[in-house]
Formats: sequence, C-alpha cells, structure tokens
Amino acid sequence: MAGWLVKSEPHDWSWQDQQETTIEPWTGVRNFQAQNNMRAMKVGDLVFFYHSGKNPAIVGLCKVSKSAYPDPSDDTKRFCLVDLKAVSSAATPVSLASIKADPDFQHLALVKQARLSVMPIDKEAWQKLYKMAAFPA
DNA sequence: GCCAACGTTGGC
DNA sequence: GCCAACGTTGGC
Repeated sequence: MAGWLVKSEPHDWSWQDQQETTIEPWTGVRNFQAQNNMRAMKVGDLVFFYHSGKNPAIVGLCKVSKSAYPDPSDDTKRFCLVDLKAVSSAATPVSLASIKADPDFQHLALVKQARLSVMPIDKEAWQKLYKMAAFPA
C-alpha cells in the first residue's frame, strides 16, 4: 500500500484545523514534483500529516478522500489537488530530529529534499514511522 | 530572523 | 535550450 506525507505550516493550516474539519481540499501545492506525487494518490491512501516550522514533526494521519482533480482556483489550469480527511492523531509525534537521527530514514525526501511538500513514503519506512507515532487503532 | 537549498522564470 | 537571477521554503 502506498503511503504519503504532506507538510503544512501550522500557522497556515495546522493539524488542529484539519481535525476540526471533515474534508480538506489540499490547495496551494505549486511544485511540479509535489504535484506529480499528488496525482499518484488514490482514494483511501494514507497520508502522514507533518508540521513544518517550529518543532517539525509528524503529528497526524489522514486519508485521501478524493484523488487528484483540477484546482478550480488555478487560472493556469496546471495544478491539481486532493481532498484529505483526518483519521487519527499521533500519540507520540515523530520529530524531524528523530527521523534524521535514524539511519533507516536517510533516503526519505523529508531528509534529503527539505523543500518538497508532498512525498511518497516507502513501505518499510512507513511501517516504522507508523509505529513510532503510535496511532490509536 | 537568518541563511542555505532549490525550483521557477525569463533573457538571450 | 541553457543558465543566471530571483523568490520561496523551511530548518536552525
């Protein structure tokens, strides 16, 4: 199963905000690589919700509730977005520092490409991160 | 708040 | 089509 990670700046859109809404159109992705990743998402795929900025960490788990469709607010018609739904909160947020400190995670785009805001997470890394975050069943 | 990394834009 | 300049993101 494919796993993903999306970043959000908490002052802009936080995990708190995400939980208080049912479905959130994931707008504002204006990077082709990130766009390509979003287009590869399927309904039901799970997505880590990551806070950038101060105390960067994986804080929550979302599910794709609608796969990529054109962003109606985009005049250039170049960009798509997906809808995300909050699933559960990490009992133990996984900090970027701890991810960087673990040799198993050195290949992740999160470590190697700081500026990419939507990225795939391979199965092994996903399972380990999932355990570390201790999501309630 | 600063600075490094990197993606995008635009001139040639 | 290349490359320099610029803007933005995000970690510290």
